[in-house]
Amino acid sequence: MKKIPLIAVVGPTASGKTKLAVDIAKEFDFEIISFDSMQVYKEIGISTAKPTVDEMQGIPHHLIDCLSVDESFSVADFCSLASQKVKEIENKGKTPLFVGGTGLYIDSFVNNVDFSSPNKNDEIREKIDKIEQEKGSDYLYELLKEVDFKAAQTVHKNNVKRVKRALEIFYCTGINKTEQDKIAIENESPYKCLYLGLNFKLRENLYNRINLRVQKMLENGLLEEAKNFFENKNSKTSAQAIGIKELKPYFDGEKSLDECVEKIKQESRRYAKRQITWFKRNDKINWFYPDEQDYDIIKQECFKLISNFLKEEY
RNA sequence: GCCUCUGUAGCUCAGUUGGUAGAGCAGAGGACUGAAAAUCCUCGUGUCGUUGGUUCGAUUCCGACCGGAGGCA
Repeated sequence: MKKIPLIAVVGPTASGKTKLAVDIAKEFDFEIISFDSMQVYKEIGISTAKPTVDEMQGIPHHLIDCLSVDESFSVADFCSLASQKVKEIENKGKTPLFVGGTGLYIDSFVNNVDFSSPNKNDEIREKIDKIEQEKGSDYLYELLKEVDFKAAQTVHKNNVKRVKRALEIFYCTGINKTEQDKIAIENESPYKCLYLGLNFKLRENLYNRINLRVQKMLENGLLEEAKNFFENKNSKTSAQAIGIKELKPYFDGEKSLDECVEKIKQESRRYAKRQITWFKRNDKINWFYPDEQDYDIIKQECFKLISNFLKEEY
């Protein structure tokens, strides 16, 4: 079976993915699909460093601004939307170019992880929460050991969120997480992906960019965006956005603006580190380092890789 | 000028009744399949301000000096 070619530009926050992606899209007439768990939300554009209309340069961008902050979102939602978008773009005879920083999303999609199993259920979640309140999270872990010993070995006892999720899977379907995970990756992926990664040789260089960017966000109206956010309803998903939640103590009069801004910078740096950790283990990524190589050279290298990748298909 | 307090990890500080030291935060590394910008795990050698003295042995006691804070003139 001939596989559908995808290109993905990956990397930590503030590494310059947006610009590279638009340059690539212009060169090859691609359409961009964002894989970013927060840029899907319409109301938060500054904090999520969404590309501006100017930056998009007329290139169609998908899965940005498609939800309201009171709607929840998940990997499963992402994969289903993304596969629709890929089909649409394919039908136009174009190639989809994925850009973003949510590693889980892009990997799940590219590897064709199957989310069709009905193993998410709010009522069961509530029941599990209740057990936690009554008997404690250690008890939940004991339950997991009985139901799925292997998962209990992988998931740390303190990672209650994951312990709960593993239990939820079992209680919803009668199939435990270990089995479910196997089933979910049984179907061979119809996609073939060329990964282009941006990172910095010196962590400090990345961190400087992040700090500067947060400063820019403030100039661009971050405070107002946050204020509006807190005045409206929001979902569990959107409430996690870095750049918003850190400002809550400021609006509540508990901390100074400076303290909160420092917190945003710090959380962004930590986030970048987690992203790097995630992407590092993917050995298919072709890495480029803007603090070591000239941007134009990186761009040309990417163009070359893409041309060769697209030729392979035919 | 005098008096008091203080100087220990990048920061804030514990501590050693004299046997060369440990927390929190910061930071680093890692995990990750329906909240992932989330959640979780692992990691602490530093001239104990400098310099003399007492002592088998001083970061700990004593003195001097240097830096910081406060008080009195």
